[in-house]
Amino acid sequence: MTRMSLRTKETAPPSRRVDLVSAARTLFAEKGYHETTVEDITRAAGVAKGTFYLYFDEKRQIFLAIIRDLLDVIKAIGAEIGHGSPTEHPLAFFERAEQTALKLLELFLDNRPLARLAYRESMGMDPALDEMIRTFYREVAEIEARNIRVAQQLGLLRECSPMLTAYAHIGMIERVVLTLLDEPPDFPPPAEVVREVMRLAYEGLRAPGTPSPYEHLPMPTFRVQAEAEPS
Amino acid sequence: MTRMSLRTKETAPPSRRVDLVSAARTLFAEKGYHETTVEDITRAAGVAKGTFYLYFDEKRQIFLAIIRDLLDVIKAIGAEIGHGSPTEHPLAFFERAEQTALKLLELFLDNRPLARLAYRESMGMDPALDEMIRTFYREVAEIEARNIRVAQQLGLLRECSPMLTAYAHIGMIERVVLTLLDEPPDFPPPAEVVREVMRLAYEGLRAPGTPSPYEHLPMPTFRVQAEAEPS
Amino acid sequence: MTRMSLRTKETAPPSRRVDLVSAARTLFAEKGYHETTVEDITRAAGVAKGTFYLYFDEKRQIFLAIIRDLLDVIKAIGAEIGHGSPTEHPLAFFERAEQTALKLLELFLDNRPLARLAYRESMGMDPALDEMIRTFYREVAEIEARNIRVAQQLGLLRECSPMLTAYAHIGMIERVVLTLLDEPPDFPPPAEVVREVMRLAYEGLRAPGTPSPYEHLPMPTFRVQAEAEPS
Amino acid sequence: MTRMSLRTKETAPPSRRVDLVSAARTLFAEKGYHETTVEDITRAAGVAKGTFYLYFDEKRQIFLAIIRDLLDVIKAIGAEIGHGSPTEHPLAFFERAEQTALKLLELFLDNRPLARLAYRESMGMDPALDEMIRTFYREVAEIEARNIRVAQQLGLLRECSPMLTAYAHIGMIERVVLTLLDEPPDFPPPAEVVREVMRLAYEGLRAPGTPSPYEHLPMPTFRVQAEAEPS
DNA sequence: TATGAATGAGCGTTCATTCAT
DNA sequence: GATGAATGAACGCTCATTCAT
Repeated sequence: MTRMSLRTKETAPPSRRVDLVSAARTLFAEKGYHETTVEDITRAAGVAKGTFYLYFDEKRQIFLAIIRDLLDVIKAIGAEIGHGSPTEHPLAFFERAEQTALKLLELFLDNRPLARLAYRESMGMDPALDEMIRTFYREVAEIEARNIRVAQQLGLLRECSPMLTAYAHIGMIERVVLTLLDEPPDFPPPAEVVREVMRLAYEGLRAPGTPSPYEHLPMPTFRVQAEAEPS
Repeated sequence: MTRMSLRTKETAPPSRRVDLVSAARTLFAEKGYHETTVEDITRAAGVAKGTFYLYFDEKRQIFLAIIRDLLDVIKAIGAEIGHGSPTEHPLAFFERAEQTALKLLELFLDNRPLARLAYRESMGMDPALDEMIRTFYREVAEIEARNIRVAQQLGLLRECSPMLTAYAHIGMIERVVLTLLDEPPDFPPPAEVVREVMRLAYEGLRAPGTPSPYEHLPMPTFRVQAEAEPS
Repeated sequence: MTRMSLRTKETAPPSRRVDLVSAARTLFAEKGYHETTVEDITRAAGVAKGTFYLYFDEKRQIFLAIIRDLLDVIKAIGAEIGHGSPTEHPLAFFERAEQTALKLLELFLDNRPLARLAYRESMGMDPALDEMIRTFYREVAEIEARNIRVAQQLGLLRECSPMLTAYAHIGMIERVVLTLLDEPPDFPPPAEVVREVMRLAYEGLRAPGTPSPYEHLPMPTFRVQAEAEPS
Repeated sequence: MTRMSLRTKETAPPSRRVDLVSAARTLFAEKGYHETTVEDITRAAGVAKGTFYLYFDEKRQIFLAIIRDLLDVIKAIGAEIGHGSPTEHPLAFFERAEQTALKLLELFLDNRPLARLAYRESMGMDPALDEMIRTFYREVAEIEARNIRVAQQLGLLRECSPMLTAYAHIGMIERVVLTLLDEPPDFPPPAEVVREVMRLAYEGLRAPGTPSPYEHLPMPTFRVQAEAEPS
């Protein structure tokens, strides 16, 4: 119970609900939300059609539950990045970030259809879900922004807009992962991809010894969003 | 008359088909693909239901046309990045990249609902469309990869996997744009956002004078994808 | 309860499916297949539109069911012709054939609209149905061909091609019945019509004592179709 | 013009109308009436959609024209049977009937799809067409009934109900032809089939020297239908 | 005559949801 | 709780027919 208490509200294992969610996850991933009927789900779960409505008010709701579960898992992995102690070696931060990214990538690669599903259909279906997704991105971005601020304080990173940078970092990973997902990936093995992306994120592309084209340009220390707490 | 009919063919013909596409674009953007009925579209376009099927075989087809148009515009803008002459000042490259990114961002901001639509529903609807999107990303990535190679040859950029990097760059912009799209953007004005992202992409985050955490790690000069032309 | 539910299964179940078939039979007979909508049927059956698709996959299917039922009844009646014992008086055969034909005629006259329906629309609607009809004719013809062979062995009938003759006999009855069906029948009462047709079939028209115009012509004792059992 | 004046009313060769009818005949025969659209027809005829309605008021009408043409041809062939001179040798009658039947069979075999079409869809489509078909049968039956009466007066045939017998004869041929039409016909060649059927019709099946089962039964000299002219 | 774009009534079918048992 | 028969609104699509040019 401890381990899988990510459910929703029920604490006892309501076998039926779990069966339905599993069945739905598979079917949605295979055929998409609109192509999957409630009957498909109940049939796959081995229950009667009406049973579905004992556990969910609407078809949407089960989709929402599935996406919520997925986001929870991702968030949990993402959170690990911040688990460092303040006394650790500075470079340990990069190490941990890399480990996390790798774990995430593997999660997606292991659940391609589900990952695709989340991308394909989770937006625009339901205002509540939309908000959930936006919140998710914000939360992940906040985690990353916090990391960045810590690294800045350690003198590891230059000044920048942490939230903007965080979103950009998320996007980098996101697109690379998505590409890996459905393209016969001629890409290098995950571990190397991750390292390359990390390097890109934190190191940039500029050749060492080359003058920065940005150095002399005005880069205002803007304040972004709700991160306006007295830093 | 010949000339007239020629002009007619060019100015007047928009007529029905164009009306339908416009109406559909608006409706899809507002309510989404599944929530918009063919009748909604024809009503908004001021034509009879059957007229729709004079111009499109299926409902899907009009959606596809809309997305294709959008992608074409984006691709056109993206292509400008490569229009530089070989003799230009090295920094002109960064300048142009920035201009392009800014134009793109503005396109999206000016067409928020449409941009959202493309993101929300264009994947998973139709194999042909899926392929179109994938192709789109690949093409954009190839343009960027080419840019990167050029800059590498100019000694402006360090070595890396151009395609992987290109996808990462796309993702950065994508996610930032998407965030700008539907969040009450506390972000700085577009021009500054763009500059920040560009700097991030090409410059990285590492503080100057700080040792690179990647310097000493194995970064194999991998060959990615079909870009294996004899460099 | 067991016995009750058993009876229920036998008496009550007609319910929806039977209602639909009855309603459809009436409507198809009245207005034809294409002029009858699924909604017409469900309305007449007193159920909701969707209920139709609980019992039939397509509109066609209910038509097929109706025709199949009719053919079954006809086949059952037709089969009775062969129920004679080998020891019966030779003329009993003709007697029985006549009884059967009469029964058939009455079946059709009692169900004129349905009979017309079967004739009007059952061919060309569906390959499966087409095949069903062809098979039906073949089966009936085979029954009659068997009868003929038996009568030949008894010395009652001359030599001929049993299958060809069987089809001809079917046609005679068919056309006469069809004529009776929708013509203000100035024909004699069924019983006499049947006798006349039977006489025609087995006796021909030639005046007694008249030379046969065929006697001297080459009438090859052909073998028709698969009836090639060792005669 | 003389030869093909079977058209309808137009005397000049309205190329378009003929084109449409030809195209429709082919298409109806191939795909059936309901499966053929007006556009199919106009496309095949090489004219615009609207042109159809210059020559026909409705889709039905062209179908009707096609069937009418076919029935005319059949009737023309059928009429030949009566063309004998009163002084001819009695057996010449049978000879001619046989020739006619053969011609008819060949007409059908040469136009299988059209023949099938007429059978499949011509009934129940339109009251006018229904009546046309009924009239057709009646007319053909009347021709045959007249033949029978002549032969009776010549002493060639026994007494019977000419109209009833005529319908029965039509049915014999009809069913045999229809069977030949779509069954991989293991039947003998047309000429032999025709002879066998003719013999069946006029000679019956009873073995010579066998007592007639009908002889002693009451066979009232009934009066059928409109043939009640003072014989 | 001839065209073909436009029409719009109409139909078969689907499926989320309900509810009596 | 569990069932599954029943519902009915809704939708995509077809096609005979019209009519301005």
